Amino acid sequence: MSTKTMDRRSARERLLAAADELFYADGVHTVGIDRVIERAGVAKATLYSAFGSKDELIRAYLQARHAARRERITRKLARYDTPRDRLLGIFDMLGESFAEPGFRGCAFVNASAEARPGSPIEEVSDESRAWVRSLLVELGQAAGAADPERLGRQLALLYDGATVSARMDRDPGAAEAARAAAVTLVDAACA
Amino acid sequence: MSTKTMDRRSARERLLAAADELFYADGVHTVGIDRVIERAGVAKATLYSAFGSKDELIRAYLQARHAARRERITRKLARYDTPRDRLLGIFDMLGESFAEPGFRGCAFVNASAEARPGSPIEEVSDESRAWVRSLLVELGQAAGAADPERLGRQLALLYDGATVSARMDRDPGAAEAARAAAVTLVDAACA
DNA sequence: TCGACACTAGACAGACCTGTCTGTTATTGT
DNA sequence: ACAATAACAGACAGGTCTGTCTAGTGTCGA
Repeated sequence: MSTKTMDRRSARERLLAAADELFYADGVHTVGIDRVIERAGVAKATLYSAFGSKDELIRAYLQARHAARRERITRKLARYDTPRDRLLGIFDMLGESFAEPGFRGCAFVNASAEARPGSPIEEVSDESRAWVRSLLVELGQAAGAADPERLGRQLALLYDGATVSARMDRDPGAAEAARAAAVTLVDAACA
Repeated sequence: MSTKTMDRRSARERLLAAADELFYADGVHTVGIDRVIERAGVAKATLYSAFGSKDELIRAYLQARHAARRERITRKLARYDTPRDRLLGIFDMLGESFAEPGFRGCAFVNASAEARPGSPIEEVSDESRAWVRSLLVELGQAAGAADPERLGRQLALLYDGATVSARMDRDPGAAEAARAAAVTLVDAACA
């Protein structure tokens, strides 16, 4: 791969990293272009040549978040033996991320709060949420639930609810509460 | 009561009504002062004499939302006979509000998405969330749960999760899923 | 009738936003 | 060596935001 491409990627990556930190910490709406390029150490023209607009930078930021979560989850789940452990492991991972220093809730929920319908934010959010939901349904099926769709959906509610509570109540313990509820729901669904 | 006071209240109320519609529909950050005063049919100076700042208008908007929800719930719950029905009735109410035309999720979650720590938004959110949570705990206790704190907390997760899902997935059916999960959790807690 | 008061319309300041454009520097492939 | 490319710094345009201020209008009680 040619050097120009390498340079471009490097600038792109620095921009994406800066956007990730700032957008997640302070919100996509509050954070302006100037702060992003300053943190990335990049000229404004570079940002616009790489992403075209702030909206597309936001899209790229959310897509990267989605990809990172997907990879983190799939890698972690491979370590568990039973489907049931995999299901509950998701809530353990939730607890770990709640305890991280810069935790500020779900990037998609936050970005969607003031997004107009049809925006890139909505598109990526839909994609990401559909992935989580179908993962939970598949795991519910593998765990032997009588109605995997129903169980997966209920667990998705706990997943979202725990994330909201951890952020709004500043209480990482929401993960354990969600995990405990998940145990009850899984046991009831697999009875 | 004197006429000046009446006029003042009238202007205040029109402002609050306008703020409620616009802030909830489009977000407290996106909606500017000019749109609010235009919708209220009020001069800008009137807004600033009544509320002092946009932040305080936002606080008043959220406080009104909290008061309205509290009243709506308490009034509705009085109709049920058993604590268990009251607990589940909350999720029925959730379903009703999800189905309303202008539903856009939880006003507190949306407003908090890009709010800085220590803002009025956070204060009112904390207050409102604490009320819902303690209500669920009390109902859990009345329903005979072995560990009401635990049950109430789990139900709060479902409450939040359903609201997030109804908004993000544009799916009012999240309420029924949450209600079904609540039945399982309540039964398990009262066994 | 008069003074107090709340309201109105709208200009204005000062800051910030996105996005474009100019001109310069450094690096790269040929 | 040279042309092309990419990135740089930063000015600029055009818009929006909050909040203040001026000046005029109407209403009410004394």
